[in-house]
Amino acid sequence: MKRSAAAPGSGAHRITIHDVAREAGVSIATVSRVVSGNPQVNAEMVGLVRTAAEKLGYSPNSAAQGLASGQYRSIGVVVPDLGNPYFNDILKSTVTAAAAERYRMVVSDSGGDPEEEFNACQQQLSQVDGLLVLSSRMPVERLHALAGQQVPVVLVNRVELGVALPMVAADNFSAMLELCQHLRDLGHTKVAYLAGSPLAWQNRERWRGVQQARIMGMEASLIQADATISAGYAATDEALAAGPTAILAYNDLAAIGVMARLRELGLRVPHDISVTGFDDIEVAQHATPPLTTATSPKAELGRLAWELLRAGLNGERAPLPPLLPAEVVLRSSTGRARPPRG
Amino acid sequence: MKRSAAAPGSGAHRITIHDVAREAGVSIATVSRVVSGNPQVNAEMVGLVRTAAEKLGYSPNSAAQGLASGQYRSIGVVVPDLGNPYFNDILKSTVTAAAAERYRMVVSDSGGDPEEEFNACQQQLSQVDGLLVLSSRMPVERLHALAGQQVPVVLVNRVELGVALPMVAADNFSAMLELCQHLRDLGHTKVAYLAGSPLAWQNRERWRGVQQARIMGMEASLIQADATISAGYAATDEALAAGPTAILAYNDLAAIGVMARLRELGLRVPHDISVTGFDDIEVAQHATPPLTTATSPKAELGRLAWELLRAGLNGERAPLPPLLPAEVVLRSSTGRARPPRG
DNA sequence: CTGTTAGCGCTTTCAT
DNA sequence: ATGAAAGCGCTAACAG
Repeated sequence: MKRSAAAPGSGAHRITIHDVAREAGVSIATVSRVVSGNPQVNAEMVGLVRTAAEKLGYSPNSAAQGLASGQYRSIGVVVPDLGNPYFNDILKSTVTAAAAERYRMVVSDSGGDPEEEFNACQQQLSQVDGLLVLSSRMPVERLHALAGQQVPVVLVNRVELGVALPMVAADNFSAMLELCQHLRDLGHTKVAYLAGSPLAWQNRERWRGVQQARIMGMEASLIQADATISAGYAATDEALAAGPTAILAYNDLAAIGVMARLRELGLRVPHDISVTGFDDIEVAQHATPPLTTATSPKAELGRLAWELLRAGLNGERAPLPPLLPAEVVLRSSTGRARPPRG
Repeated sequence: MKRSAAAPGSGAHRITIHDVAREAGVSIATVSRVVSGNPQVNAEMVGLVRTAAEKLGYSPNSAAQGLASGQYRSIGVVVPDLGNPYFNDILKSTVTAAAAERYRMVVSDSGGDPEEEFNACQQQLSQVDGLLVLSSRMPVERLHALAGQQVPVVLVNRVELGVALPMVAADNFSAMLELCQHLRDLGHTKVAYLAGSPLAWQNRERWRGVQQARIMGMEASLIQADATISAGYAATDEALAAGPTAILAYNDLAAIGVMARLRELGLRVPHDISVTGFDDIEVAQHATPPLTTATSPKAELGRLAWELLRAGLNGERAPLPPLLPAEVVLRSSTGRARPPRG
C-alpha cells in the first residue's frame, strides 16, 4: 500500500524512528525509550540518540504513538459558538491547563445545534482521550449515550441529575435571583427577561431565577432572544412592548445589543430603563453604561473542568464539585425604577 | 505490549473494524470500504455492514486511519492569544471551513511568545496535515525552517518577502495611513501611536502607516503598549504626556482601554481627544463612543487561509493572493482637533 | 466485487 | 541495559 511519500509534491520522506536508530547505531526500541524519557538507558546511548535525532530533525509521529500506546494525549472540546468571548475565556483556560501537561486540544464549533453537537462529540470520541462539552444543548438521552462511552466526558455549564457524567457549572439560578433582588430593591416590579436558547441549561436556570423573584413581588415576561449582540438588539422592541422598567438579558452580549437599541430609541440607561447582563465578559465593564452583571468564574470553570477530565483520564472518579458561586457585579446600567409613564 | 483494555477503570474494549467484520460476516477490507464510502461495494453488503456498525456503535479510530493512509485530516492552528476576539473570529471562520471538509482543528495558544510559538508549531507539525499560523511573531529564520518542512504551512497576518510560505494578510499600512489622513483632515497634527508587539508584522505595518503620515504634516510619537484592553488603559497616561490631540491604538481592544482611562481622567472623546482602533471587532461599534477603526476582513482572511492550506494539502501551489483591502470605518471616536490648551 | 495481506510509526513485553 | 518482535486499528495494493 505504498503511500505517496509524504505531502504530495515534495519528495522527502518523513523521517522516522528507524532513521534515527540507524543513524545512532541502536535499535528502535532504544530510540523509543530515550524519546519517551525512560530512565533506564545508558547515558552514552542517550547522547547518541539525542544527537542523531537532532541532526535528522526527528519528531515522533503522534498518531503512531497514540495507536501503539492507547493514549492520544489529546482532548476534545465542543462549544456552541467560537465567536462568543465567554467561551473563549473558558477555552483559553483549559487549553493552557492541558498544554501544561502536554495534552493538545481539538476544538469543534457546534453552532448551537443539538444534533450537530452530538455529531461533533461522536467524531471527537474516536480520536481523543477525553472530551469537554461546553454549555451542551443536546437532549438528555444523548448525554446518557456519552456517559456510556469509555472515554471520559465532562460537562461544563450544564447540570443534569441522573446523568452519570462529571459536571461543573456556576450557580446561575442564585446569581440571577440576586440580580433580581437588586432590581427589586431599586423599585422594579415589572421586568422583561430576554432569553437565550431554551435548550441551554444556563438559560433555564437563569429564567428559573427570574421566576423565583415573583415571591418578592417582581413580575417578569419572557421574550425569546439569543446569546448574541444582534439577538439582543433585535428583541428589544418586543421586550419594551411589555412595559418593563428593566430588561434582564440572557448574557452580556445580548445586553450590549439591548443598550444599543435603547440608545437608538432615545431611552437612557439606567434613567429610563435598567439593563443587566450575565457572565461579566471583559467588555461588560466598558459598555455604556458599564453593565451590571453576574460573574461566572470562567477561569475557575475551565481549570476545574480540566481537573475533572484529568481525573477521568486516570480512571479516578473525582468528587463532583458543588456549583461554583456566581457573584453579582453592580455597575451603572441599573438604577431606580422610573415610575410608569403617563 | 498488551494495553490496559480501554480507559482505565472501564472494562469494555473499544470496538474495532474486526468486530464489525465478524458481526457482518465479511472481511475487514469490506468494512473499511463501506465506512470510507467506497462506491464499488455490493448494496447488500453495505446494508450488512451498516447494520453491524450501528448495532455495535462502531466508530473508526482516526489515528489508525491516519497512520495507514498518511492523511490525518486534521490541521493545526497556532494563535498568540485565544482570548482576543479578533483571533476568535478568524478561528471560527477557519474551523467552519475546515469542518465542512471533515478536517478537524488542533489549536494552541502561544501566549505571544516567539519561542513558545515555534515550539507549538513543531509539536503540531508531527500530527497534522497542515498548519495555520496566525499573526506569527517568530524570527524569520524560524519561518524558513517551517518552509522547509513537508507539511504545508500558511501564514496569516504576516508577510515576509523571501520566505517560501503562502501568506494572507490585510493591507494594514494603507488602512492606517487612511486613518491618519482622516485625522489630518480633522486638523490633527500631533498624535500618539500606542504600539502592539514589536514582533508583530501588523504592528510594524501600522506604525509604518503612521510614520508615512508625516508627509502630510502629522507628527507621531510611539508609546509601547499591547493588544489588550488593560495595556491600552495602562499606556494612556504616557501617551497623553506627549500632548497629542489624537491617540491611535494598535487595535480596538487597546482603544477601549484608552477610552476607559480617558473617561476616568475626565477627558471627553472626541471633544478633548480623538481615539482610533483597528480590526473592527464586533464590540467596537458598541464602545463609548463607537470607535473609528479599520476593518481587517476577518472572515475573508480565514476563508482564504483555509483555501491556501487546502491547495498546499493537494500539493498545488496556489497563487499568492494580494494584500486584502482593509477599510476605514468612521464612527464617533474621532472629531476635530481641539486647539492646544493654554 | 471481495478477501488476503503487508505495512503506517511507534510502544512494550519478552528474552538476552 | 538493550534488542527482537508482536501488535495498535486501519488502508490499499494485489489477487482472485
